[in-house]
Amino acid sequence: MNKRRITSKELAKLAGVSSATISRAFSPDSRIGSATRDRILSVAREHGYQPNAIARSLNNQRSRLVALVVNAIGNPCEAEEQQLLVHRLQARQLLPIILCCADHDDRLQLMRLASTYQVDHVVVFSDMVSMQDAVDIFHTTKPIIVSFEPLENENVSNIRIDGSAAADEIIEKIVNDGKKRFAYLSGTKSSWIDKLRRKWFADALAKRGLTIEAEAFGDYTYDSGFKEAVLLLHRSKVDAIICGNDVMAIGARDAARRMLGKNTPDDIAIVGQDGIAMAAWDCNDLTTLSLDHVAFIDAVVDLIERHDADLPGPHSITLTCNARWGSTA
Amino acid sequence: MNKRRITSKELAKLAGVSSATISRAFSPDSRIGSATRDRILSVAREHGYQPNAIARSLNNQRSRLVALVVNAIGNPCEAEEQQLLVHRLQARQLLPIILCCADHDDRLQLMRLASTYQVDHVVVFSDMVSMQDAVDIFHTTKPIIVSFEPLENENVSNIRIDGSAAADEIIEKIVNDGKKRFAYLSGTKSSWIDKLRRKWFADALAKRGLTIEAEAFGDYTYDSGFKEAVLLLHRSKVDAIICGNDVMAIGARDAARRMLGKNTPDDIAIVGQDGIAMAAWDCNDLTTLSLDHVAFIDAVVDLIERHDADLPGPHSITLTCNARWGSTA
DNA sequence: TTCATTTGTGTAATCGTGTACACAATCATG
DNA sequence: CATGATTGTGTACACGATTACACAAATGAA
Repeated sequence: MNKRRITSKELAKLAGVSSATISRAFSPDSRIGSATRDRILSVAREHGYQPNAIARSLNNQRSRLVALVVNAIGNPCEAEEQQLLVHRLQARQLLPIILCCADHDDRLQLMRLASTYQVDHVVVFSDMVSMQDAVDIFHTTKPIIVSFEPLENENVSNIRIDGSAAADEIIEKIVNDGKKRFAYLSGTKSSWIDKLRRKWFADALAKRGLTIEAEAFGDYTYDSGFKEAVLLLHRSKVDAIICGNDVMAIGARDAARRMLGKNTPDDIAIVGQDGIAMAAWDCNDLTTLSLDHVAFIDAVVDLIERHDADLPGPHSITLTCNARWGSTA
Repeated sequence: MNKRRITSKELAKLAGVSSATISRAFSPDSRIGSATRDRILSVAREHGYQPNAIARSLNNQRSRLVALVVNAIGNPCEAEEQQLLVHRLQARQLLPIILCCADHDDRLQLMRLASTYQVDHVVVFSDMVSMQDAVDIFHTTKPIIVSFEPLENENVSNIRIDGSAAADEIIEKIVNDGKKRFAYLSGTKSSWIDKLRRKWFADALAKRGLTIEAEAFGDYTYDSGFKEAVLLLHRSKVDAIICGNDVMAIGARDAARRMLGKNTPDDIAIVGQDGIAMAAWDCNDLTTLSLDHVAFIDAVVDLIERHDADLPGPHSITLTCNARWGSTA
């Protein structure tokens, strides 16, 4: 118990070979007698030997670590993607290091710390870090950076999201239902992705001679959705609220119902964004502009694999969103 | 762009010193002239130099990596703890590696992979890995293992949870409300923690001459809560369901309301466990046996810090749960 | 002035692998 | 049998940092 880990040199002595041969026993494609390999593997199992990944990484210049830059872990709007990606990485023997930057005072310092671990790849989910910062910090370690935010740079692969058609569909339906006065409840004040999403809906409204009449800013949480919706509905007579994500939409729906006695979809239409599993629960049944999470993560993994194999190829993939219909709009 | 990272030896040449001095400039408590240090740090900044953490770990025998063994990332019943812990670790310059074992075919192999990275600590949230397996795999790297599951071992610290008093309180209230026939909806068939939780409620019922009349097994998800509740309510006339976690409780509540027209708390009482934020949302308002997440993570961090500083001390901490009242029971 | 102590720096070994190179043994081919 | 290719193994160095040790210079005390 608690004994130090055995090294390849020690195991070499035990097996009567050199440490180089130990290393070869653990490398699938190396010149080694199969009898020797079997013997070494057996002795290794007996003594609980496993090659030290830290030493290997130093030698290899390849750590098999992947930095995942996320806003928060618990936040459902990212959680499903995170889960899928981690699963896929693990299947490829890649280990994810989570950088949770929403609550960290100095996100840049956190990213610098991770970059000293020579991560092979970086995936930026968060819209709270500027892509230029990410590139500046990680470019010396030459990882690929997969991000939402478009940035022309040889080290960055982009995944672009297009929800304009789905937004148009949703607005079409709501307007047909007789709603005329729209509010937009943003998730953040500064995020570019929030602005992009807002534009999809603003364009769809403009096409029909309508505008966003009222606006509010939350922080992607239920509580902020609830609170901002109350304020919004008190200061303006809107009959539809487009929310920055599903969780805020649920908050807004509860606020409308509880604080103002307005029910969806008759009194007010409420739309979410993301298409998280919870949105489809019977108690929520949200109409939402949804992204196919599997397709999204497929794209991320595709970019990572291409980079791993040093293949050239398109560094940008565009995904389109779909409308997912519930009873709130 | 994309250039290789500069090494300490190269920086040494640029600054006209030896690589040992470079190292000293980055170690807070080492003998080095302040003028030299300032010059080195300035040249380092200029060339984007940062010490290579992989090489440092190899030399130090200390990786500053922490393995977090979890069931799933998105699952709300753990997500809040995960988020808190990651936050606290990052503040201590420790980087978390997530091992997501719910969907991994071979959890043990995944843990073995992580153990080759010489993690300093291991925190096991998941009840899907046996503690003995974790000890066997990680003991060679001598990390501390923090886990729910009690296991007497010098390498394992335990956090024990006691919800018996809170369960008693909850049962008391439900029985006073006139309910008599209880069902228990488990999260898993095999998890020891599920059995422990079940026992709290079974004991509270026994004290009042009651038993668990019906039983079902889900998988901690909303859908399983919904489905199993439907089956349960069709095959037996229970008027209270205790669920293995909050998410399943929400599913069960929706099932009762939608499929059988039964409302809480009049027709049926429904109780969750965990006390996740979502349970308190207006649309859920769940009665739940809740754990103080902050206290829990405080305890984990306490154990980790004690181990980091090589301090002896109690290796076991017990936390008690509270009843959190909503309108479902 | 003289000697002991402190301060700042360089040299070289170390951490645990992977791998280029060398070399002996084996095998195939004519 | 001679020769060239292949196979299996050991030696030695590299990966990029940290650090024990040595030593010169600076400092202090008498």
